[in-house]
Amino acid sequence: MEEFAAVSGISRPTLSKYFNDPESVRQSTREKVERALTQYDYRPNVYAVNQNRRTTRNIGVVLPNLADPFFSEIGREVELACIAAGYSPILLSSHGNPEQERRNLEALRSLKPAGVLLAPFGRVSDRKDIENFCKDVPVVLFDANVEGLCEAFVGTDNFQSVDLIVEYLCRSGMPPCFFEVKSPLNPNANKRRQAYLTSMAQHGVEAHIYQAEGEDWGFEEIGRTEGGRLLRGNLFKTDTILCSNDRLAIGMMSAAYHLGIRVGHGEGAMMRIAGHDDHPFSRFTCPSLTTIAQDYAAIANRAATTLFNILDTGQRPSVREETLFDGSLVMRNSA
Amino acid sequence: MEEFAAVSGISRPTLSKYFNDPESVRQSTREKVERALTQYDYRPNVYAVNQNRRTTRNIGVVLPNLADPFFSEIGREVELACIAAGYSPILLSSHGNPEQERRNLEALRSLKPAGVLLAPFGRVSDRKDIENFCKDVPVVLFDANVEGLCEAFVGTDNFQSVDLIVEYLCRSGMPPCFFEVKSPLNPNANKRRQAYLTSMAQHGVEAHIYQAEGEDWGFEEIGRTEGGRLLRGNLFKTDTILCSNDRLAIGMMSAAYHLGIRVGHGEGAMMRIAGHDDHPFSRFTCPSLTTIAQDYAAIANRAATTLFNILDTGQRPSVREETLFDGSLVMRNSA
DNA sequence: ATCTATATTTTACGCGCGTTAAAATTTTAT
DNA sequence: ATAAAATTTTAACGCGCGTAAAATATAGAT
Repeated sequence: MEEFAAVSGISRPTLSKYFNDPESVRQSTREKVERALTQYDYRPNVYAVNQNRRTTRNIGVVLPNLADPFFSEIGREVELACIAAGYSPILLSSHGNPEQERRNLEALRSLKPAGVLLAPFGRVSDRKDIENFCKDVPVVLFDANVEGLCEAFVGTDNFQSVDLIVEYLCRSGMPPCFFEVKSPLNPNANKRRQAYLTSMAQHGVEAHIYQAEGEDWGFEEIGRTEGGRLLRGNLFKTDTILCSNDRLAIGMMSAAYHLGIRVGHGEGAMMRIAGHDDHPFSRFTCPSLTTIAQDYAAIANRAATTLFNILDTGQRPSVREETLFDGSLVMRNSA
Repeated sequence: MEEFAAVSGISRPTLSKYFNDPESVRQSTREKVERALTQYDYRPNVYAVNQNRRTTRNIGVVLPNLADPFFSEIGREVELACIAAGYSPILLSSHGNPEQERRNLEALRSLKPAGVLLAPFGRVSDRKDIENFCKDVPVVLFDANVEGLCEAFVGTDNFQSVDLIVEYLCRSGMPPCFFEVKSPLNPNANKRRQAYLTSMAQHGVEAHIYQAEGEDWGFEEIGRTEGGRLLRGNLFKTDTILCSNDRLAIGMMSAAYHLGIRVGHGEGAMMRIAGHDDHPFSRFTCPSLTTIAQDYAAIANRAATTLFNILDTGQRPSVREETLFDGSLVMRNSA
């Protein structure tokens, strides 16, 4: 930097100012720097910069599982939002493993990020780790809530979204059964079950919940084997199944196909299946899957801007803010 | 570190040695450090460390698109391999955008990674960027090759894999047509087309290639619309279609379903569809997709260990090594 | 031309750690 | 017990940059 200062005819501290914020120096100076920059291709040493800065411009983005397209999509949105705001996103996937989430937060600690966007597993047992982490770094949660923790939460209003699809299903045919995994990690799954019960009660129809054994994150497989078992045994009380998420629905539809059960709402259809999340693959199932679309972009952007606001003002909000976006009904052919 | 040295009763330079390599200090010393570590929870400042080290322990992992499950899977394998070898992976997705790939390499430059694992788009236009980057940092390519560039390449032997499935299809029914996108970014697509032609010639049957217009990365949509158009018009010369990748096949099978065309090799089946890659969803299509499985784990691990070897020996290999793994046939119900 | 507010330069210190060389200490082998 | 080898300590420098304070230069307004 010393050398570059010499050849560019600018003093080192001013250069330092320029690299921190090009707008903070006089235009004529900025032009001089940028002219020199095209010739000498100097770039500040990230490590030296971050060592001396009070705070880095890094933002940690922690996702539970990149293999799930939902998270890779929302991760992408979040990354782009960070870049647009001049931050450097650091993407960490926990690979479906809560222990890895803990390790990721630990790793982030060393990187001294300005803030973190966290889509947590939401397991009760991880609460303490997250709580501790939040003390040191401003964190905005998204997708999955951990009650009362961190600065804010942004997600989908499961009560609204589930009610929307339950209402549609009741209006257009038999009231839906509810299919889910037995002890889900994800708090959204619990919310959706509750929402289903509430909504069914409001419509004055009987609720039927079916819970499958199985390991988390293997949703399609669970949907196919366990869902298939229920279909084969003709164990569902109605001909309409609302799955807790699309991946379960995808598995169940695969099972239905191989059992020769025709799914849909048209001629000759024997049953209806609906999902939740508008998984990228949902439009390509056979038949295409009726589901609830979460507003990926809105959630990602709101989470990001919420964090940026905290970072800009430099003070954590006095009240913990929860923002819930509405889901929208995506009517396709399966229900 | 000074303070921690005081309380742990170890001198600072020795501590420094310990954190660089715990094995490099006497066992009694190591135990003393680790005992103190449980009490005082000190951790070295990453930025200060990386500023002074000759080389960081970071490894850049650049993927073309995390939204594609193939890459998120292989990225996961690579990440775990890095961690196991004591490196810190830095995952960067180019979001399907070659320009972003360039930016990612640029960003990596500042992070001074010890090495980079790159799954490139493989566009000719990006060749120069990659070539320049390779001069500064050891790079191992995987998945997609860029002829003659970087230290090594690890991927799947498309000629072997395509021949395998062509042979199976010819043996078990009509010889396959080949369906792909018109001007694919990915060099594997070109290899597969060539492999198809070679293999068909060897079997003494006529080759038929169908190329769809459409934007890259929207494979399912292309498969459905363009593949559907061809199906509707009954334009394929045989009843068997080999798709250049599973995502095209998934789209085409969706189209076939909605057209009432029964796919498979059993009773009443009207046509066969096969894919390539063993996409995670392939087993859940209707019917389940016959395809070629690439050995994700082997490719990821070989690419990683190849890079580690270069880093350990400190010298780049004299000859550029290309490692191709065999694909394996996954027989399901679609063909 | 003069003044004032703003921007830049000069000078100097410190961040947290890697690294080195020489001296002191401990361990191992004889 | 003693010499040799291995390890640790002491002391000191440097990495590349942020930042603060004081001195100086510049720009716009009067």
